[in-house]
Amino acid sequence: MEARYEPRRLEAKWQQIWEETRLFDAAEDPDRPKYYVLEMFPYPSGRIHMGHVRNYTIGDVVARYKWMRGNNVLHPMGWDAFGLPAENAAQKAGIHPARWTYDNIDYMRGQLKALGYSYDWRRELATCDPDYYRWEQLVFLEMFRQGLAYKKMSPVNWCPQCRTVLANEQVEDGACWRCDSEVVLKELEQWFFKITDYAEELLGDLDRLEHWPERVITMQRNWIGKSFGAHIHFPVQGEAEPLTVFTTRQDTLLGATFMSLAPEHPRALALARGTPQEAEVRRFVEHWGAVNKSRGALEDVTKEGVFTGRYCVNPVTGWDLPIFIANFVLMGYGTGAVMAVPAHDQRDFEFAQKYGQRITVVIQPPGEELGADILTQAYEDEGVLVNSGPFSGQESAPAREAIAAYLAEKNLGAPAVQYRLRDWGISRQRYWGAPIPIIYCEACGAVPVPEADLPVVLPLDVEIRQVGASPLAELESFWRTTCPACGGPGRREVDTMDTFVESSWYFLRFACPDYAQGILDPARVNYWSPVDQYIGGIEHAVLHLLYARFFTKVLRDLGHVNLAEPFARLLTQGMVLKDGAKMAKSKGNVVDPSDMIQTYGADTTRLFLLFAAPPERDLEWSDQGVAGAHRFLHRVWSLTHTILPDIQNVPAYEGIGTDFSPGLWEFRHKVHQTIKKVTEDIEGDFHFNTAIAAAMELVNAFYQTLEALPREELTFRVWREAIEVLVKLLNPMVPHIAEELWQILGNDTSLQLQTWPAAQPEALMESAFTLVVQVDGKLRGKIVVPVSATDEELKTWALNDPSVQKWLKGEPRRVILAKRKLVNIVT
RNA sequence: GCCUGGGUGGCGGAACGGGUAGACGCAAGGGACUUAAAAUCCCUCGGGGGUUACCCCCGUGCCGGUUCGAGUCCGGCCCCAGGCACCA
Repeated sequence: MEARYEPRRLEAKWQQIWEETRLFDAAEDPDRPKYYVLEMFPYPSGRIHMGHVRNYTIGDVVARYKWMRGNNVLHPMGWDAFGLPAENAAQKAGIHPARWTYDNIDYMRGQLKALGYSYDWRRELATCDPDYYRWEQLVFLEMFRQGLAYKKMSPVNWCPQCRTVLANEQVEDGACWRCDSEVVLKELEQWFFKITDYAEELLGDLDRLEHWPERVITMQRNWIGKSFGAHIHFPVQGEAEPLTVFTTRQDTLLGATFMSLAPEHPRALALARGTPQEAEVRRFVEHWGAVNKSRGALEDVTKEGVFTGRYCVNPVTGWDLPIFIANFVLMGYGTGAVMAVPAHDQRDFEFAQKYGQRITVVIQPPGEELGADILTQAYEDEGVLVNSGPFSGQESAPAREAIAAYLAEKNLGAPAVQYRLRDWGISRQRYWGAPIPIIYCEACGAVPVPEADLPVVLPLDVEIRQVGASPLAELESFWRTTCPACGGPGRREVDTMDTFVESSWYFLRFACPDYAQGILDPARVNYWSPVDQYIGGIEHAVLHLLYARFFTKVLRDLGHVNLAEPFARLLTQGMVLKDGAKMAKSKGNVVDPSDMIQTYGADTTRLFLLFAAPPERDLEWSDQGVAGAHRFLHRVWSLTHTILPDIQNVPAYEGIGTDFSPGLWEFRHKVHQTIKKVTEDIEGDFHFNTAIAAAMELVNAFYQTLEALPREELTFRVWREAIEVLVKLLNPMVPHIAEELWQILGNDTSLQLQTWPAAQPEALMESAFTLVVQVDGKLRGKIVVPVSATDEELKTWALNDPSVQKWLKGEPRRVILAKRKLVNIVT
């Protein structure tokens, strides 16, 4: 009597066994190669969504596979637990952020356990736990000591109505997302991490990340934005101090006809002082200086400017260049001043036309003759220099070198490198985050909290009421303290750290989450790191993955880890879509993983997510596809029970099958081909979809074989071998049913402890193959031939095949044999 | 505008360095079993055509090229998704 496949009962059973036997606890072991697989940890938002399930299932397959391959696997899970939604929930529902967060963690942990993931739960950590962020505070202090953490004035998004700073994500079309009032830029003192110190290494090491997706590398490269060019000093008439610009096109220097400054340029107002333009300049600067330039709203804004009444001098041509303030010049890039070359920069061209400025062509495209009078737009490509004195006739690239050298020699400038990357502002005027461990003192300034006083614990006895603002500033018991340096009155920093700080190093802490003597336990972190395989969404391509790389290098330089790059391999999995759109509550297309587990079980849910698309591609959810996955598991279940009486008391076949009937040999051949295929698909680029397809083919072949093969002991022994192979191959993907079937087959140790099957070379060998015959590249016939045939025999048989002969027109001109697989006859 | 991906049946997707296009699954149609349904099993399943146990023509976004042979390589376009974007 066949037992029913009851996923819920059987999954609960195995989850309990794995937990009770501590099967997935990881420990350092010098005798086995370590393998650290990690999925990006979740924010405890309330419930696991299908995107999480996809992410963690991919990681779990990798972990369980590597395990069976003999690796010492580390596979941890934790919670990125600080963040704004907790505060919002607190205001809305009156629950304390800590309570809300920990309740969510408890619930979501249960959901993850119901999916049967192979985590070492002893290592679970939550970043809002003082035992975690105390070490983060220590990292901050060490960075502060090295000058890598510093404070400076910086513009932030400020809502005057709510009287709080807003994150970029909370500004919608320049207005506060809550009260819809206009957001202004406000200068505030903010803490920064000096990521720009690492710009060069972060850029250079991208070349070493061979197993990262190309697009992530490209995105990071663009984000860092390294440009080669020159600084050029333009003397200002009547002033000692020149204006310095950065340009990548110093080859166009002799075509510079005016100068543009950013509205926020420190000398903008000073230059206009005393000129007739002063009032107009002041109005312009006030207007445009207040507009937030960091966001997209400026795209459609027309180019505007105002003349300052002052001139500077083109250091090579000696021309007087009027100095403008222009709304399109960015203070945050380069020097905030640009030389305007209207003939060769579209922005400058438009500006020059509007304000009647001179246009001089200094670059000629090949085979064309440009003139200032006929230009309808700027020519921005490279070419040959003209009207450029001694540099005329040179190509752009060598001219850039020559002009930079000339400038350096005359002390008029120097070659320069410019990065787009800016320092990382980490101050958040928020409550639910890690406190920044600094005390302000009238006498001593910003003083680090002594290491012995860590952690600076985030107080829980606060009332969350004011919209969005941190309550820490109002909590005197928190901020009132004494200066650690002089003992005088002190005031704690009330800002908290950006939550991206926590996720910048959690993967290292997983190696030693219980370590109480410091940030990282050197022995353990150096054993486990780097993460061999990191898996997560593409949305973190720049921010998290760049910060994590930065932090790893900082921690290396601080002596905590012996590592330059944290993630050896990166897999960015695609989104889970339903009806063509990302699952979202607002769209009403959410499928709840817990419902799927209830209806079909964790194994079916996992199997569908692995089978429906390759991991890096978006996946379209299909209820019918899930049913199909379930049907396959049923087939495997029934197959095992069908053959069970026959194979119960026979050992698995172990020979090389030379004395087999053709049918039996063919079946065993399929078994070993499947081993090869599944192994290669997983090893290659995690092509689980085709690995599962191969397993399905094996099951189909198995069913066909049940009737076809003679019912004798040899058959049963091969069946036994085949079913054991099948169950092992399926284990990483659908571990519960695999374990259950393994037990039903009479084994009493966990399937997870078995070694991965190896394809037997003898069983992979072919005695015959299908020769494809083409005539003039068109398929005309197929012949089954023995592998022992010679090349000449293959050609002869192809030519003599009846279905081929009718296409031949006399003597063929050529006969091509390709890879002993295909013959093409050219007539 | 720039940078990544990607365009293959009704659908999700296969096809290792150029060599049988459509594996595997879903949906659909037909059949078996059943009093009936569900479940299960079997067959068909890119389009068109024919002399229909077989065979032919067309077919991987579009146009051209290389090659005995192109989904795959080269050149030129078109469309979709994502990222960056007044970066001098």
